[in-house]
Amino acid sequence: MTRDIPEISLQRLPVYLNYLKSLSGEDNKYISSGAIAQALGMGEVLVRKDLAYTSSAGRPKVGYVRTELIAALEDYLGCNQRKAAVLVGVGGLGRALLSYGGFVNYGIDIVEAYDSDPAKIGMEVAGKKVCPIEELERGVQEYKPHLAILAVPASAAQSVCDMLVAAGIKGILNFAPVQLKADESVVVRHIDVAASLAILASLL
Amino acid sequence: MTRDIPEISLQRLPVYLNYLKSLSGEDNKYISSGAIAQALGMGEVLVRKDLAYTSSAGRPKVGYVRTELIAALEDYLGCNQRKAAVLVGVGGLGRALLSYGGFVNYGIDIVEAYDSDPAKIGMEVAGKKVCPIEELERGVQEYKPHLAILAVPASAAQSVCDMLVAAGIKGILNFAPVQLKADESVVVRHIDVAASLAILASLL
DNA sequence: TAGATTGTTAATCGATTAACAATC
DNA sequence: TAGATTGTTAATCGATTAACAATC
Repeated sequence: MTRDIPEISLQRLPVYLNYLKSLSGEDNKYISSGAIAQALGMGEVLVRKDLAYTSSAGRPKVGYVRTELIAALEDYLGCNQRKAAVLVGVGGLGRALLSYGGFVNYGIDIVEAYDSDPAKIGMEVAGKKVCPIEELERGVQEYKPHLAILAVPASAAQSVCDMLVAAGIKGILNFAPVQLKADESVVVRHIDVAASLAILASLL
Repeated sequence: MTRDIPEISLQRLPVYLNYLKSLSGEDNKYISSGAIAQALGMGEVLVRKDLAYTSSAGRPKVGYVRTELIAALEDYLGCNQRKAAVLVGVGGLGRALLSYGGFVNYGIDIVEAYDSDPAKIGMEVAGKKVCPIEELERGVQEYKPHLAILAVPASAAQSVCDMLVAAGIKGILNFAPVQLKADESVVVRHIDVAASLAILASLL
């Protein structure tokens, strides 16, 4: 599926997708790379190059068929393939992510959650069970998730990461402000909300 | 404060900061760029170049004084200057962010929150008042925040963004899956959690 | 056909890495 | 001093942009 698209192009695909989906179908059967570029404040050649990776062909003079382009982007991003994910750390952020509806658009399904706090075990959040962290292995065997969301405190992040990798998880989205070490066969991405806001502030 | 550091370097500074803070003070009075690079899986020249922006000088043969480097990074990132921020959208994510303790490390203080849901008005989350969105102007005048966190549904994001800009906010961290349009004097950054996880999945 | 827009090849730009002199 | 490490200058690499031929 993923060929040799640069990661930086890959990151823009959801932006195009969101934009295209936000357009009303009536007036926008066709859309040109120039129009997309202008709306999103970027260069039109870059838009065309990015879109070319999805192998959705545009037509000279008219542009791209909006619905086809959406379908191609969704296809390329794997939105139609269901992907199981687990979540570790049912604090405020963890609960918010369990309740968040946006994952379904990308075919992602959080199947189960884990926490070390006995008070949280047995809870259900948005229909997902909160299990003791010891059951992680069992959950991975049961649901075969490749993805995990890590929403534990910084102090626990590395050890939970190790458990996830040992259990066979292949991709980790880490919200703890720690750079995780993991086998290089595992893809780890980091979202540091506080740091992002601080960077934003220093750009002002 | 912010000179001509490339934004991509700026984004790495919090990573260094987190790593340096995670080291115990005992064994690590000095640390070399090579050691940092190895720990974080990056090139050592890049580390030195990045650190040079903070104007903390290292010493040949010994490296950098860890505490000095931390101080320089914190200084460069403005962690010691208190920065007020407001939050709009007190849903699951908004509440999680209001309760999140990580902002103080960067000197960021969320002073007040806003929502359009009457049921939420008057609530307090982590000691912060939830006010009607109509009071945004008043709040900005009262607290003079430059930053805002946008945690409203996609459908409301652009109109709330317009209100924030009208009120005088200069930087917006947007969690809604929408590309916001704003005057170019306003810095807008986007965190799309679902898209991030989908990208991670397609890298596997 | 003429004109607009795509897709691609070449040029530019910026970031990373390599080489190396300075220095503690 | 010798050796390790910094900081900087030059080379490389990759991404964006510009130019343009293809085409509907």
